[in-house]
Amino acid sequence: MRTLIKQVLASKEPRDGLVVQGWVRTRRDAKGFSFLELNDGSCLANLQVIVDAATPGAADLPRLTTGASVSVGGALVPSPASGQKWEMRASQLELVGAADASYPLQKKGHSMEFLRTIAHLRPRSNLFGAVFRTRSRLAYAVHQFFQERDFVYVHTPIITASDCEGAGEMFRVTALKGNIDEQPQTDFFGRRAYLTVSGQLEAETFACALSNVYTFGPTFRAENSNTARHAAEFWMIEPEMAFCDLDGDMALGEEFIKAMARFALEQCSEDMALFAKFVDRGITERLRFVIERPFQRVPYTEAIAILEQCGRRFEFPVAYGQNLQSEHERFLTEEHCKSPVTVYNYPREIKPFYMRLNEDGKTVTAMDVLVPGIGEVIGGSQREERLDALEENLRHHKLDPKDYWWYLDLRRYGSVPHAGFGLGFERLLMFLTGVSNIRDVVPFARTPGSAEF
RNA sequence: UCCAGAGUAGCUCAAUGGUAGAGCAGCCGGCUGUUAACCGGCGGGUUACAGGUUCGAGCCCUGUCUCUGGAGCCA
Repeated sequence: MRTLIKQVLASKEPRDGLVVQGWVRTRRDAKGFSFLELNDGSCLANLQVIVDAATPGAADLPRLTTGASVSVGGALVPSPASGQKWEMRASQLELVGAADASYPLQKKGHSMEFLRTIAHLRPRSNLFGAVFRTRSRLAYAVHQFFQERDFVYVHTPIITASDCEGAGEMFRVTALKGNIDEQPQTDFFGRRAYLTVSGQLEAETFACALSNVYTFGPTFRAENSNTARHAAEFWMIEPEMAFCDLDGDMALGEEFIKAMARFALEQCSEDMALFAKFVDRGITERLRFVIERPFQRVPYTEAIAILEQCGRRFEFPVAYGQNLQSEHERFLTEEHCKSPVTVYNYPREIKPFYMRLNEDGKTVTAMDVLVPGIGEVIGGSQREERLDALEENLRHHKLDPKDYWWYLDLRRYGSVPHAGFGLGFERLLMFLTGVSNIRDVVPFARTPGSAEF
């Protein structure tokens, strides 16, 4: 019966009759015996295994090279040498699968770029093992956060006919051959269909029935974006709350990010220590700071004023009515506030149709949470719940209200103020781990021109 | 998609237009309760691809591809 190395290393006393199975990280030969560093991915640390030359199976030792898979039976004993608390004395050794000299992962450090080219093997490296264990734990934390607060998890559709306008280009889904635009009514769904760019519109319908809901699933954007923080396929978290205004929305976003930072530090400490050592030396202090301090809340108008008066010369000019450029966002969060910043109440012209118009008639209840190093990590708003205002907004954006009949129905029947946001899971992971390229927090990244694995 | 930079051994990188090198990894040997082990030796190249200039191109020019950084779009 196999025991995971994580459990073996957590042992309180010596144990016998253990079986561990994993991959050889390195082998060091001594006189009459060998040291094996064994890793099975259950934790960052390796298990040091002592294999005496007389151990059954020891004849295979020369083939137990870096990358080979093995099964080892033996006893857990205190290690006489410093460097590890426990080690295993093998009583039986079996080579399961050899790895010859062409195995590309070496004992020494590799560049992130090189590891990306071997995405099928990089989870066997310390860094990517840590990244993907952390990703798994945080996915759990996301559900825990919402479930504890009585949010209902909604599986919004991945294939959709509706365009959540403003969210970017969509991938077409079709069963047609040849010209797919000639007779879209003959297509599988009887209309044009796409991969979802957001579950928001559907989530709103469930919030207007179950009160507090969230989605957590894959999202697709066909934008030709070539940056370290964009992927064509990513996972998005979208809470939606009925009877909630923009203040409540901003409060939830802040609470959520703080909870995730706390979870990472407390529940992923071994892997986080690796990130702090090799990826981002300041990550621990940065997350502590985020947890302890309130986020700065700055209306868009005030943000413009800060940027205009800061004395900094920006490559792109600061002007009311324009979107904040990356350099502006970075200045606000990294230099002016030195903490996450929530910018809210944007001009209506630069935001999508579903955001609620403020009393001033010029701004909408949009909010973006900006974090140091990443930029925008949350984009949200209070939704327009007034039927006439929403219809006018649709026309304002040159959209046909008929295409949004079911969305408008929510405003016809028992309409309520409601609000929500979208949060990129990968960007959250980047923020929490310090990993600076989104391709390195996705198991198999999909980006323009790249879907090899 | 735009701007900038890069592409040389398995990996990380050197090399005034004049014989393509080092460290690490690998292999062989030695030593050792070792731990990014150590010491000695050996093999390893269509210099991303396609053209061009030149007596001669890794180096200069043109095009293509890929990667990196920045920008736009956004989460």
